Amino acid sequence: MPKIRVTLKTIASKLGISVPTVSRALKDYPDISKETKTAVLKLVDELHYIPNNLALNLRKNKSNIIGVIIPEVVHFFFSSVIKGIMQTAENHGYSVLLTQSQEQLKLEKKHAKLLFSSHVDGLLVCLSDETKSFDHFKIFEEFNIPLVLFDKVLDTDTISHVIINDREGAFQATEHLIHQGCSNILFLKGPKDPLNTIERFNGYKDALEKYNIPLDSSNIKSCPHITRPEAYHLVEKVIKEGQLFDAIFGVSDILSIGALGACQDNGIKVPEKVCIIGFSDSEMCEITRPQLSSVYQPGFEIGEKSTLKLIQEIQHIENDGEQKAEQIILKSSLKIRESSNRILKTFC
Amino acid sequence: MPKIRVTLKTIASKLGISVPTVSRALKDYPDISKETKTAVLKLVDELHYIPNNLALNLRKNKSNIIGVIIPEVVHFFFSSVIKGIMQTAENHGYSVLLTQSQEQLKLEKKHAKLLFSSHVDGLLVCLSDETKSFDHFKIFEEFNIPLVLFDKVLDTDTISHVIINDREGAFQATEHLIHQGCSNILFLKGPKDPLNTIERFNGYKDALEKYNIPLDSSNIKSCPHITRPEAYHLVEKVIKEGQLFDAIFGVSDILSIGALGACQDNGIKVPEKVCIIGFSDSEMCEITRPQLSSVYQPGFEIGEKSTLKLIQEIQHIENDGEQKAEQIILKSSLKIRESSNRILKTFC
DNA sequence: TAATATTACGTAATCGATTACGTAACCGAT
DNA sequence: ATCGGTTACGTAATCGATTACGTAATATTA
Repeated sequence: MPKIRVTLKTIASKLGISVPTVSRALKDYPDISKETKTAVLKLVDELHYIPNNLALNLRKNKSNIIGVIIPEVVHFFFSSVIKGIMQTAENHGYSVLLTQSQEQLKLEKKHAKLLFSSHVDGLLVCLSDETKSFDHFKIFEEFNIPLVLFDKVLDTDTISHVIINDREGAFQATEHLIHQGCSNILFLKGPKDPLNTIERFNGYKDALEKYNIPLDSSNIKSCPHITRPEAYHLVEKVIKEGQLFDAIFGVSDILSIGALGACQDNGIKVPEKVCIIGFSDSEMCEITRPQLSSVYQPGFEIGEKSTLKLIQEIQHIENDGEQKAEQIILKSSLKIRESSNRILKTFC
Repeated sequence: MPKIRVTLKTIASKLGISVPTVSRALKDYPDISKETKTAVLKLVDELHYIPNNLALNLRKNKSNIIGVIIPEVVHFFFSSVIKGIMQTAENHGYSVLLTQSQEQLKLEKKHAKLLFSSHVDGLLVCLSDETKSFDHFKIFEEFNIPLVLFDKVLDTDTISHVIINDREGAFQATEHLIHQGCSNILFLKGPKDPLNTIERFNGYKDALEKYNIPLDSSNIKSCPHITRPEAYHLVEKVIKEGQLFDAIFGVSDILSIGALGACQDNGIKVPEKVCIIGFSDSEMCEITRPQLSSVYQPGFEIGEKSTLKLIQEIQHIENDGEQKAEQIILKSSLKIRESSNRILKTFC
């Protein structure tokens, strides 16, 4: 036999007063007598009254919920982002309704609609690889529900977004490899479309250009699924075919780790013969032997900054303010470890 | 200038009919004329009417939201669980409100209350390490809101829970090490209280007993924070102090990986001199050299099964059925790789 | 003493949707 | 011509909380 939920009505009828009086007593309105207030507070405490958020949200047209659409949860980078989002949201009194697009536009659309109907106060989205337009987010704009994109975005100057400087990060990584004496650098890229893949490639090109190293298109290799075995087999094939290279830059740690394995299993010493660097600086980088150099991608910070921006926009709108889109670019930075460090003499 | 949300009222007044008529037209009630229905449907389509879930939830006293409290998001195992939860919830028309306890009882309590006031239809919880009682979940029981625990639970036969057979898994791992000829097995344990840590230790003991190997308490080492450096330094210290051992079983992959590093950096060959096995079978196991053997912990499946159980209980309650607690035990299994495999001759 | 001010509430509307119930208009049948 | 039945709606209540407004009862002042 489940208990019936305690509402203001419960308390009102127990005290023989009206519901609004109870409400006002709880909110300490000046026109409620002290006796009534203490009586209400006492009952509230005894009966463990907990306000019904659904009713509050309906009334106030505000849910204190932030909707999040992310492509994939099981991923070091994204889980860091989620943590950043949740921590920041919680600190500001917001809850997080989390959904997963699984890199599918169809699901992204579905979740956008669901989150809209759930009256989220704002939306944080990392676009799926399939997404090519913002059409399905138009309703949020129309109804003045703030939307902030992060990490994977499309070109826009009307929607705020938080990204990291992929181009700069990739540039630094490539330059670092060049400083190690490498000039024949394999570039392992991911799916072709996302802006950050493209930017990383641009950074790679920038560095080659700066040092007058011609771009060799046979050095550009594609791993569209971004899996370790994919990179492993690809690099192994390159080795077996006798293609020469002295460094590998993968757009994702997992690719570089696959590449590292292929080198090791084929007798190529890292970093002596080949320097390797990854992207993201995930946990795994410290686990490989040699440890993997990588471009640090501040996942937690992206989550944090996007959420802060979103909350700021929410509050701005509540105060009827006009809002202009802002682009926030976070810095990536190099984490140099053994896999690309020839100066720090290593082991094995 | 934000648009005003389209509600049933908008449509009703545009057509000069009443709100309930619009509602019934949309739900295809038989006592609404075809003309009215088509007119309503046409407007609904034109104005992009989207129902207000808040209002629906309030009316139906059902939110279609599942609350989740998890200790930590950035963790291979937990992110797999979350994925299992989200996928299953979505398939059954539920959304997921995710919160993080950060292993703090205080936050767990806070989130429980918040989720209750948000009228979640059910609650999935992985208890924090600090949690010693279910007191803060009593309200859910009282109001007949289903609660399902997973992974880290306390002893209970009134609350359904989904766990893996830690004892069996640890037994198999230890037995496997013994089969490799090891008899002096370091056991790296985590925080002392959680049931699964205890169970893993029991599995370890069971195996030793079966093979008549005396339990040497100096082989039991504690890594309460479960970090890689912790395990690294601990094992390094053991080596430097000259304590002998021929295998290491860590209750978490990250501990075993730390241990592996310590062995390698101190000239101890794995698996020739020391066999190592971990627990969870996270991504990282395939990345180390030698690759790390581990006890596979079905994260996705735990999420999936807990959610299914929860939804089943929710639906059961909606049909006024009585519900009895169920314990679901998932099987863990051995993933044997190079770090504990002396038969499959490895490298370097 | 009568007019006014203050105190401490209650009434009614509201948020958006649903649903039990009531009813006007029209039908055919007696 | 009146009755009963059907059709196609509208009215009112409801979910739980908030808030503008109204109003008795008492207190204060002219």
